[in-house]
Amino acid sequence: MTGLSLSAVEREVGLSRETLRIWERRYGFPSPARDTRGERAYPLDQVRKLLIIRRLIDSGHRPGRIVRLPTEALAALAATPEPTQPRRVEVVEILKRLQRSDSEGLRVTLAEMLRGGGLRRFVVDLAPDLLEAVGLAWASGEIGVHHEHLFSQQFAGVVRAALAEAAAVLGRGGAPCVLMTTFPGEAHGLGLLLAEAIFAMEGCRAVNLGVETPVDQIAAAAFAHAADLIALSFSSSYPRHHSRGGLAELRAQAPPGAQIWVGGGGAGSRRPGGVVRVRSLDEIASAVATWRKARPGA
Amino acid sequence: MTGLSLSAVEREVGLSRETLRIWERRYGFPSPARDTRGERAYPLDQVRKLLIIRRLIDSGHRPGRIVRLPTEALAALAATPEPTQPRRVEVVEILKRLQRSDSEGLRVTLAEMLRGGGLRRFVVDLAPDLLEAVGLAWASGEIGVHHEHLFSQQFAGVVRAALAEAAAVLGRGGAPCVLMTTFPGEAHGLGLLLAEAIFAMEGCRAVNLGVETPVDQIAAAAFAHAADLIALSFSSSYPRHHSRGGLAELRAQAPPGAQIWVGGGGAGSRRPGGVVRVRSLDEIASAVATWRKARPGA
DNA sequence: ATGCGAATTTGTCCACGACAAACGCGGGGA
DNA sequence: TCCCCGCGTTTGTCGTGGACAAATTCGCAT
Repeated sequence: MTGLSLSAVEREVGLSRETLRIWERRYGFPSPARDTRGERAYPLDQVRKLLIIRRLIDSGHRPGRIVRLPTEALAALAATPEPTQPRRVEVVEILKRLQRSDSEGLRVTLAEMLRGGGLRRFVVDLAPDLLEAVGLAWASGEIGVHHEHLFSQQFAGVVRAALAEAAAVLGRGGAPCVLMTTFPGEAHGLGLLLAEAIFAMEGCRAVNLGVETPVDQIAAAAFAHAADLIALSFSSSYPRHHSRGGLAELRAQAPPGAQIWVGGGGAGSRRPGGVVRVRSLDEIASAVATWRKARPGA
Repeated sequence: MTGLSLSAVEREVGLSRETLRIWERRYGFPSPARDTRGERAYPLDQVRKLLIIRRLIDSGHRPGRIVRLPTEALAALAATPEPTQPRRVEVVEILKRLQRSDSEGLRVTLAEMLRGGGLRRFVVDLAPDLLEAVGLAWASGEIGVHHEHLFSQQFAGVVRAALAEAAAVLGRGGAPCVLMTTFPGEAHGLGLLLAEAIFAMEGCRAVNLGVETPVDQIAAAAFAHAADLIALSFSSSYPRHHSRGGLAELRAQAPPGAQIWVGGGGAGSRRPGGVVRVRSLDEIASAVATWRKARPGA
């Protein structure tokens, strides 16, 4: 038990082995011991420090500024940078159940909240606040990654159930036909699901491909489904440049008649021509109305 | 469309970048083109060949013997064990709709098939065949990635709906409490969903965290949920050694009283002590019965 | 056939250099 | 004063090649 191997740390911390090696070269940390074979053996305290660093980077800090810092300074950085902005009662309720890992209660509570105000209000009003609060709670160490996973699962389950119910009433949906997905590397699908709900309630035919579809495949799918719209979701953690190039590529390959809509926290202001930005979930409804007015066919 | 990058191939095929490089050095295949920057750009046909090779290795062949072979010889090898086994009618039907990108028809057909034989039969009998057929169809170029995404979405939707319905009847579930997830890097969640359905029908309390939970978080979640079982799913494309180390680590960190069960095509025969392998989905039922007999509490 | 040691296969690890994209900072213009 | 553009810095990924331990297969003697 002298320490963890390079691959073990890669798995535990989620930093690639190449990154771990180059940090060692550049910043002098981590500084693993070596076993008889000359291979790295990371002591547990260094692994813990790496975990803190990883979390800080995910919430916006930069490696060069924090990797050299002592553990205490990192812990101080990780502690609540928010001046305790008051949270709405629903958010408090959900976070409480989440911290208790009350899986069933979480689901039931979310379902009740949805029923209370209806699907649309839940999606455009409560859901964004909830998602942000959970993200913040994670960044500040208030909850763990597994709590976030649990939330995502239960949240998605509740929305999907409501969506299925709504779809049974609304029928198959008509124009526009909306193809929905995310780019490779963007694994967050909740935003997509929320948008799907709105599109469905607006009477559109939404085809959700799930996350991480390669660009050429999105284009191919747009042809195959004769899509009028391609809707992409970008979380704020998605690297900007990826979206830039990918969108240009997609615009070139996709059917010329199909519009490309982007939304989510990572949908930057700079984007190639022919790509429409939808700022919020409730803007989707008016955007669809605009689209329909401009194209009165069918 | 010059070709895929090294990391893209790593992700698509499931062979590590180091393996890809050393094969190139040793066997002369793959032999990717180079872009202006000198970086590898794998043509699509080489990627397909790599996929066939990986499939063959998974079924017992050794790299040194097959990597140099031409594609036809590989196809012959791949076909040999199953001399053009006829596909069952359900599979043909689904593939047909998939190729037409008939999203709605796909969903309806799947739902009908599920209703016809019931959830259990659908999960243990038809689902594995469907998943394999779709994987093969993609590997052989018969369908595109976006078809596979569409299938995953509709398939998951149908199973989730049936699961929700069953859960309403079965109630909350009792012992054992099963925590379900996959390791980081394993993004396939369909197997997990199928297993969840079985656990639920067996009267267990299944808590599905979704995919890619870090090992320490799985352990933490097991404590938080007081889980009796930790169920992990590995697709056949998941690198073996990752599961080895991760499982040992998890065994050390998880509650000692909690059993660890692994399943899926990537759940190799070699695994650390204290980890149980569940070979197929319908073996889950008897495994649960065995667990209950051994632990008569509650 | 069977058991054991030698030889081969195979994937991971090491080191270091290079470079493009992204980021942050500072200066000039509206 | 604010915004935008250009430049230096930061940062992760990719390149090369050599080495070695663990696993597997082979060869040989019993």
